[in-house]
Amino acid sequence: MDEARTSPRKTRIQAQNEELILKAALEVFSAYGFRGATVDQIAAGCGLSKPNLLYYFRRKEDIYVAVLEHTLHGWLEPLRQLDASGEPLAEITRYIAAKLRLSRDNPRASRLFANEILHGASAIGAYLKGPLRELVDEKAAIISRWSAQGLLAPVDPHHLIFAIWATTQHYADFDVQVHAITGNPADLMQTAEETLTALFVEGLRPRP
Amino acid sequence: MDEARTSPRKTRIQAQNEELILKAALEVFSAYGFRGATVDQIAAGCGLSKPNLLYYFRRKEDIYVAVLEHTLHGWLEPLRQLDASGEPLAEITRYIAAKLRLSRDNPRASRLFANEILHGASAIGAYLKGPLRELVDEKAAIISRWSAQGLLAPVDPHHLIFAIWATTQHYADFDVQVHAITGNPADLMQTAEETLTALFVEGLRPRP
DNA sequence: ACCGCTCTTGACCAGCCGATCAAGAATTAA
DNA sequence: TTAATTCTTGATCGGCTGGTCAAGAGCGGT
Repeated sequence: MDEARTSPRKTRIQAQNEELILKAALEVFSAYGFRGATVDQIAAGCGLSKPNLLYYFRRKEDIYVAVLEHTLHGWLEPLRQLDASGEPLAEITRYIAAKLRLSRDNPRASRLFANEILHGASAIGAYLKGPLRELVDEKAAIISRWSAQGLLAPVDPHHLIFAIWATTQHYADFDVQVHAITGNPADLMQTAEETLTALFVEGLRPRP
Repeated sequence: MDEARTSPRKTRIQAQNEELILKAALEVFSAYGFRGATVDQIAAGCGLSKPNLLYYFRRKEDIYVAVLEHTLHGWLEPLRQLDASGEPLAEITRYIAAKLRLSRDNPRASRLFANEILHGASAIGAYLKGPLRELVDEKAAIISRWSAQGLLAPVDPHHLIFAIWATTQHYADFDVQVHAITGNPADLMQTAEETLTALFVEGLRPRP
């Protein structure tokens, strides 16, 4: 058996408990932030004793970093799928829809990142300046090309990406405020998608 | 002397120290959040001893609520100035510019609110569902009227307001990420304003 | 059955933090 | 000056929290 293949090989119990921990940690960290969260809360959230939890992750910060990394990759998938060979307005529409779906289905992940960045991104600062920046620059170049080819109105691609991030994640991060103001309409996210899609599509449609 | 006139009459020292405290508290709370901030930090930030600080605000939470209320009113001023009798696209352009200016000049206030709402808005939940909702509904009605009169493309006014909030406050709340991705261009906020203004104006321009 | 390794836990500790208190210093009004 | 009030602080307390430790329970291979 080539157990040594899969990095430090893991027991069934190990894999299972680490998954439990990361799930509970996401819940707690996203609700209270790093400093506000307690190891006891996470332990209680996954039915482990505190020392047992610290057997798998020796420091609180290790749990935090692990859950950040564990969630980060999937969060950027929609941007990664922005296709240079697709129809620009359709690609952007699809991107907005995908980000809105993420905000709706996984608001905790959004809030976790928001909190981390809000407080200086000390745990993922390097990631922002490295891999994230590269990905964004790559996609920004695609958008610039679209604009240059007249398939899209002229627009600063970075700020466009920021605008899409901000508007879509707003529904996860500021969930409480959105509901306080709108009440609880069943079609909230549906209307959000229609409004944002129309706004960006009309705002970006190339003009003669 | 009618000292009793001005609510609980305040000494010069009182007014002066409370101002110092609120200023330091905004700095600390916006950087670390409520739970992450410590009374010692705030005390050190304004050169008072901890017991002395707690002489003016008996509980940590009292400081927090005070600084929130102290900042909240000014934060909504730009929305309050949205004028029903103005030219719609010009009013919205002005609103975006005003919000961007706030984000640039007072990012700490933005981060303070973002953090508060992100974590459930337990201290200002009532304000969101009351005065804020009323103000937003009032301005949303204006926008709806503009749309109905054909002065603006048809748009859901609440989601439009959310979009403006999200895109403008993004530059304060996610400052670290924005700079990690763009570097530190001197004209960052200038380009942001141009991009957002163009996006919203073209996206909202009425179509025949 | 045996043995080595992984897993689990109760008890405990040191440090931090919010809050209190008693007592003294400064300010104000007469 | 005097006396009342306001302001300031060193010392201290109780509770919480991250993290440790030693000892035992469970598991897997032989």
